[in-house]
Amino acid sequence: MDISHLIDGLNAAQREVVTAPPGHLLVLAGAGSGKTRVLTQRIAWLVEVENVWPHAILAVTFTNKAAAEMRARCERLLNRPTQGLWIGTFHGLAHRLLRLHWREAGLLETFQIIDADDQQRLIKRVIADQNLDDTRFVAKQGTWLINAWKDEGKRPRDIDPGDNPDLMRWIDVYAAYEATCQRQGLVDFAEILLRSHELWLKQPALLDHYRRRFSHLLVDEFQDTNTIQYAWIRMLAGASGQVFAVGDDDQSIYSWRGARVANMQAYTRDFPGVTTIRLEQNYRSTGTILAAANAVIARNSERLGKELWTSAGQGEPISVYAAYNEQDEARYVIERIRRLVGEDLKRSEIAILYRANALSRVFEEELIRHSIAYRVYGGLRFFERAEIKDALAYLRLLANPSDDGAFERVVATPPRGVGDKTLEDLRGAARAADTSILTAAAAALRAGAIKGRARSGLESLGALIESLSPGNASPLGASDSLRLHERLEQLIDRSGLRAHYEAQSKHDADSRVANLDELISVAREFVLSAEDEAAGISEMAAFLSYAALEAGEGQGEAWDDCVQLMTLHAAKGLEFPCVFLVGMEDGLFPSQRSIDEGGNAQLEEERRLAYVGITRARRHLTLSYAESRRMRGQETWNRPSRFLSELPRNTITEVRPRAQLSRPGSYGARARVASDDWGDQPAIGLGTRVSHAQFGEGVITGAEGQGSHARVQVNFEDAGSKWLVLAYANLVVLG
DNA sequence: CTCAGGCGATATTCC
DNA sequence: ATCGCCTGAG
Repeated sequence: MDISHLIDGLNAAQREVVTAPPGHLLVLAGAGSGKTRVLTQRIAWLVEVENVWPHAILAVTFTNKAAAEMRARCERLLNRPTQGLWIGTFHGLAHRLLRLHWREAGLLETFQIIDADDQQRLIKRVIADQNLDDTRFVAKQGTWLINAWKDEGKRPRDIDPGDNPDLMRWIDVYAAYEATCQRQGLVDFAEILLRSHELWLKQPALLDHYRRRFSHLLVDEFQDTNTIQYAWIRMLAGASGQVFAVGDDDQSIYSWRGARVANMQAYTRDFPGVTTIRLEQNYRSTGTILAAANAVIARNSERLGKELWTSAGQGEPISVYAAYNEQDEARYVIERIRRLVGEDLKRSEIAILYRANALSRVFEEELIRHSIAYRVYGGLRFFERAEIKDALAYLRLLANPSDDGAFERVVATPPRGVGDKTLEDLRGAARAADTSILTAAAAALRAGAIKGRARSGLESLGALIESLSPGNASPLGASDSLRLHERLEQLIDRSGLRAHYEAQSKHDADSRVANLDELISVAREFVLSAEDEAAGISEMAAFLSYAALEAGEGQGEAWDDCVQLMTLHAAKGLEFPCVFLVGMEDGLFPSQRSIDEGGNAQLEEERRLAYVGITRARRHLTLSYAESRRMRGQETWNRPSRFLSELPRNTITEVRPRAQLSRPGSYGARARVASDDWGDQPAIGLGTRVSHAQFGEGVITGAEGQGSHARVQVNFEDAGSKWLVLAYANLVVLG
């Protein structure tokens, strides 16, 4: 057999990984070291050389994007459809298990996935139902707590509150939330994993079946697994399953959702005879970019140890641009993009990366102004938009009438004369009769307990649902024969949802209506996967699950060649010839939270994020920051990110160089104030009293930079300490 | 009782 | 800029 296509072009370490003999393997793969390639070629090796059935392989990753990529590469490599090969995200695969074995998992057949937003709403409801003080028991905090417990694999009974009364209450909330979800057939993200783990725990026969089937498990991004995911893998592997784990501790950026780098060490301890192989040769970036990345990450203390190297040339230096404000930053970045596109680069080869989604806006505006096609990943995703969730709530209610959250959403939009009071009564009735609100509403109508506008509103809603429910041959038309998108369209039109959004004749109304149309066309294009069909999952249920799990990634695929905008988190695993890392300011990146609290651990995670960002770039890398930025409607002055000062001096070039600083190469160092550099200004120095139009009077406590970039720190009597750009601040020197 | 408009407080990162 | 809460009109 010709196996050359599986190993040609691999370096020694990569080859060792791909061709490793049976057994457990831990691959410490640095950024750009060919991790995905090695993973997919290993799968091909197993199938073609070791004669492992594709059926016996399960490969798991964290993002849908990565899963799709892996599947595509496998198909290309094996040159056939990857039938029976399970590739997906943890959540996607666990969800499939729950659909297949809903009964054994103790779920309703019609169970639905709720997103983080729905979850928080529901927890808020539970807190209210328990008559807890919602200023002390905040839904957001409760959501966080419950998710953290679930990520740790804990049920309410597993948690020891000690003598902490608040914690005891929270555990009650958790238990009540759990009961509510159970009754309504709802499953949140963390529950998907926990439930499928418990499914195996409680059904040894089932576990045995899957252990027999999946003899080979491959786990990507192992450093991001949390406790329950690790337990899931460990359980499925059992004594005989072979585990192939790929990870990079330097790219662990998900500790906030329970990821434990320690799982990498645990793996070598819990599984016998794990072979560890390091991939340290980088094939992606220039020597300069790598040197910068290495220097930054070297400042972290907790590392397994790994240093990337490349045989490629040094390449060009990293650009650092100091913008006056966020508009200036966007203008500069887009101008550079225009020039690059004018030369040889495709738009899709350029990425703008940022720490928080809110930063994308200025760049979008500037891209629009210059008619440059772009695509924003993440942020408010398609299926998370209010109008889309409204429309889907109707569908959810059809799929699962006991989904009270869907009912409440449906009944409120468009307004139909059913308000708080009526709803509160219905909730009480539903609780008393231990039914869904929908059922309680029907009963209340029959009993004549509801009058007036509320009555007619509920009656027409009931009629709509009745006539469009699948399985109900409606007199108004054969509802059963409706296709998914037709059913959805009827719901949107006949419920008045479309009219409701059309009537909101504000500027954004048409985009909302257009989104509803887009949703209908997404439903039209939706195809039930072969696996789902085999599992007996209905088209409607599959579509709703898809909406929850994918949340709208893959939208806008039609535009191939567009500039990519995304957060640093979303960029992990991707690479671009040209990367702009924007918003490099203390308080933004690293985030204010990580600076204020958490000591070093949080700051180190931010630094890993910086490492991830830098290593996304192949050839061109530009970092930028704004001296002032409008945030939450307020002008703020942040200092350049401390990560900038961690870049070796010889790797960067300042696009608009500042005049010499007191400590060369060190951002944020305070320059001596030299009055003659400030032109016409009278002498200002440390300790000078000044007055500012907005902030009032204060004293200069610091200064840095010179010329047009000179900034001073002023401690204002009322407004506190601020950094101001001297050229704009119009400070008046006082006596 | 319902609902819209004004007001104040509030923001990471994602399956 | 957006969300949730409060108020007053219908």
